[in-house]
Amino acid sequence: MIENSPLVRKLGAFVALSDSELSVLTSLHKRRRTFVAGRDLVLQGQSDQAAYILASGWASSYKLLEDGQRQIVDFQIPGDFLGLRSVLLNVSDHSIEPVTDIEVTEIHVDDLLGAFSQTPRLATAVLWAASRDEAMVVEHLVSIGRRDAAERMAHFLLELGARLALVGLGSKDGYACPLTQYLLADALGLSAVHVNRVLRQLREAGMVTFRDGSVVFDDYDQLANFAQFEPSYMDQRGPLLQ
Amino acid sequence: MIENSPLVRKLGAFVALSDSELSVLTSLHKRRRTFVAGRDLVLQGQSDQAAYILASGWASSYKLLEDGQRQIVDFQIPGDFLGLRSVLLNVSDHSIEPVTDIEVTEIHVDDLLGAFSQTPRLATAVLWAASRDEAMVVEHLVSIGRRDAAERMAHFLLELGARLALVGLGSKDGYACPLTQYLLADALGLSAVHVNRVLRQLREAGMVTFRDGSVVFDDYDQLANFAQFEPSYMDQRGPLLQ
DNA sequence: CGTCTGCTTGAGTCAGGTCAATTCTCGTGG
DNA sequence: CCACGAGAATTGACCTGACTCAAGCAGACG
Repeated sequence: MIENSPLVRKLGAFVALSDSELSVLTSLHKRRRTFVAGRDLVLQGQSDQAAYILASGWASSYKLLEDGQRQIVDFQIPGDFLGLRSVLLNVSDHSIEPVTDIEVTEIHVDDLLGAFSQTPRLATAVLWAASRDEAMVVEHLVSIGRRDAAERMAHFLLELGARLALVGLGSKDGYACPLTQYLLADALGLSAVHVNRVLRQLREAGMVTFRDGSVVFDDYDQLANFAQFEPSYMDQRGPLLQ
Repeated sequence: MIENSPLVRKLGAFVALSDSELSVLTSLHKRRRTFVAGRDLVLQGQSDQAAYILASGWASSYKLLEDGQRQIVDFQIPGDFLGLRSVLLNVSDHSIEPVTDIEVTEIHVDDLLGAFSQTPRLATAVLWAASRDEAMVVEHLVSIGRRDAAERMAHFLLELGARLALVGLGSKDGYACPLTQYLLADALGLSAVHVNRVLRQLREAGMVTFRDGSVVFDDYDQLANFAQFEPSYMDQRGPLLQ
């Protein structure tokens, strides 16, 4: 069923898509591809890349500094775009590495831009999706700039949970999480050692347990309160554009 | 001259605009408004806002935490959008405060989305502009996550200089800068006291002087090298879409 | 079985924060 | 013209959250 593709579900939350728009959207889904964990899809500085939509698995977008430090900007979960910004800017400002083995569908820029002129509402929907991604990056920025390590970790685990819940991969009880403590460190701007200490602290406080590839919310409300988690920036409440 | 409006110049860098597209774009420019420094235009959580294009002056976008801490996400300079994300998401995830007295032109969402259906290439251009803004936020995130205070400050002053140079308000010699050390602190995730110390350090190293409302690059190359400043993510090299 | 990747914990250090005091405008009212 | 107060910049003394270095452990895999 085409209507169940992650992209359709995502864009449909903003724009009520007509049959003809759906079929244009469907025609975008080109080749299905798979990539193995750890081998980069896109490298910082490359141009003329394709964009992808993540069908299964997790990926990470990151930037490397010259001195070898790494900052992970965001993780992508099923339904998310990979490399959309890279194609629009023509040159990628970041690298993308699969965290697990992943399946994606490839989209060519020309097709995407062509689709915009046939069905302008699609352009609006994509612009909305991009804004939503940007809001997530902004919240991440605030976390790193102004929250201490424990709050930052708590907020991050909650946000990831909320995103996964939207695509049916998590709940307020917890979720399966393939990230290592090293990946958490690079995402949160901490050292791996400190990530470990903070996780222990949150676990001993009875709020979350991160262990063996799964996140368990031991006390969701207390955790949300501790992290000042305000998920309004990721709300989806029905198509805004009829 | 309409062709000289900051928005037209900005979008024209990505999409070669036809006369009819230009006239649609022009029709978007509604009421001209002014706001005084320090009084917020948009507050976190508000909905049904208008978007604006900044014509003169500087503004800041920030988020407040419940405990009163503030993180400035970005500063806007002439030609930049204000609150575009807020209208697309329908509810603002951040507040906007003018740093100086500012002049803006108001744009109504309905008009903007309507314009997309008449001239889809405009939608592509706006999507491109949004991607460029996002790339800036991402670079800011990397700075806060992985650079120490001095590198962060150096990188920030260089990026601002490059942005100002694009709209004719700065050069490699320096630029007029209305920011206070408190604003810098909230933008860089530092304390105001430490901002002061870092500025002194950079000044005494002969790289930049931040003083009396102006930034002077005493040794641009040394500073760029010190900050690992790689401005490729903000390059503009001619219309990509003919 | 040895090696590798990921997790855990302790000890010591330091970048950047907090608190506090001082100076320097500059606008405002007497 | 001068006293005053508010905002901004500056500097010192001290403290602490997070880092680095180092060591040890456990499961996975060839």
